[in-house]
Amino acid sequence: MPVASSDPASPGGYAHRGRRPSTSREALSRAALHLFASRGYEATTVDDIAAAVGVSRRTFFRYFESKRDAIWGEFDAELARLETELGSAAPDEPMMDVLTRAVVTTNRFGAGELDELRIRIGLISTVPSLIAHSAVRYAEWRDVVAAFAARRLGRAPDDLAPQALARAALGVAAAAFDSWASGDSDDLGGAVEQAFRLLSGGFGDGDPQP
Amino acid sequence: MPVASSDPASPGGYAHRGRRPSTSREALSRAALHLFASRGYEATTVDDIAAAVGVSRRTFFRYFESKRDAIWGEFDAELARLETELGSAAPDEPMMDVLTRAVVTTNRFGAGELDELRIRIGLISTVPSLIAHSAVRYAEWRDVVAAFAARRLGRAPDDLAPQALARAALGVAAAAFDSWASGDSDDLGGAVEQAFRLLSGGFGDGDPQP
DNA sequence: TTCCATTTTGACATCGAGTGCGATAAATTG
DNA sequence: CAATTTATCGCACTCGATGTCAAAATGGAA
Repeated sequence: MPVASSDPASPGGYAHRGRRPSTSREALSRAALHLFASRGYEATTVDDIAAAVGVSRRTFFRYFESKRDAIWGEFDAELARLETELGSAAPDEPMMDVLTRAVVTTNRFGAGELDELRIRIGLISTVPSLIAHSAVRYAEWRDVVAAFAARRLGRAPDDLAPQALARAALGVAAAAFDSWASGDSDDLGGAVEQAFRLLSGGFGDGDPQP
Repeated sequence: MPVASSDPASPGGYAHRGRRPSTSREALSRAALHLFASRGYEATTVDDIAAAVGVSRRTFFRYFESKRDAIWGEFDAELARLETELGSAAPDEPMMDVLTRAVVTTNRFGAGELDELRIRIGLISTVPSLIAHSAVRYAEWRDVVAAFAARRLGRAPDDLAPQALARAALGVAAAAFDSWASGDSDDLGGAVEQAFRLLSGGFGDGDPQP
């Protein structure tokens, strides 16, 4: 029963003051994704999404800050996991190794999620308005990586080196995601690992494995 | 007389059909920049900008696709220069060397332009709405670099390696710009070079010069 | 049961970005 | 002067986003 947490009579759910929600973040997110995928992002209005789950436009904006945010699923949670992963690494493990492993492990998805993920990434990297918004979400990701790099390098988080590393890491990770999303491989982790190997190698030789 | 090209009686200017422009792209861009810097980006409306140069709101949108675009100065021209620079390099010069040099040389600015440039970059990397839009403009930059890398690596432009390199290069270049803009150094080129050295070195050692 | 506190939802108004369209103003050419 | 060309203007409209307030639904306490 993957209906998640919108069931009003949820089992084990304890007493609940006030009116019960008539929808959920997830229901709105899914409805939005499907509408975006079928009609196109720009052609879908917030009213359409709200109507698809039977709520008013205003209610949509109680669950999401903006129409764009509806496509970012559980990004906040993934970000928190990345932070934990980076924070709990052994201090003697090389910086780039830690980073690669952390990015790979925070991006494991079950087989059932891959189809939707592919659609999400496809939209995010294709629709101008979503490309634009991605920069804002990715900035949060960058900050986490920059903080980690700053600790490892003994610099301030907004010094050039940590910032350059964070942005470069974001770049190769995004390249891996896009490449995966536009192909038909199942191995997202493999693409991420390959991209980070290129980065660690300084893009030096035409052939990445010596 | 830095009033540029909006002078109706321009010397040597030859005959000119139709009504003369009552403003110019540059005048609008400057007015926008000053308003953004003083009142803030969000608090400045397109009407404000148009009014500042004595023109209607509708006319603003004849010169810029959007309010956000008003801050991107001569980006298109810089992009064309980057493309030329990358295309005309000696085929035996190492890829990363060519790239570094091209980025440095396409970002030389005269001393008179540095103050405005600092404000532009500060806004672009600070205001959420402009951070977002930067992704769209930077995507054009990435495409140019990816095409160059693809030629050098003998791959298609949207293969993982060229894409990863292009995005990583963009990342470190942006880090250099931000770092420069938030400091008080005059040496933008130096920052860019340092960032690319980190990238070429794979962020391997804590100390970038071996 | 009745009343209250809490929470979600909805209706309405408002603002600003962006677009389409047609009218008008100013300039050159003949 | 008329025809043509180009730039500007005004207006109406859509849509995303925000603020405000009233209404609906629910659990708990009196």
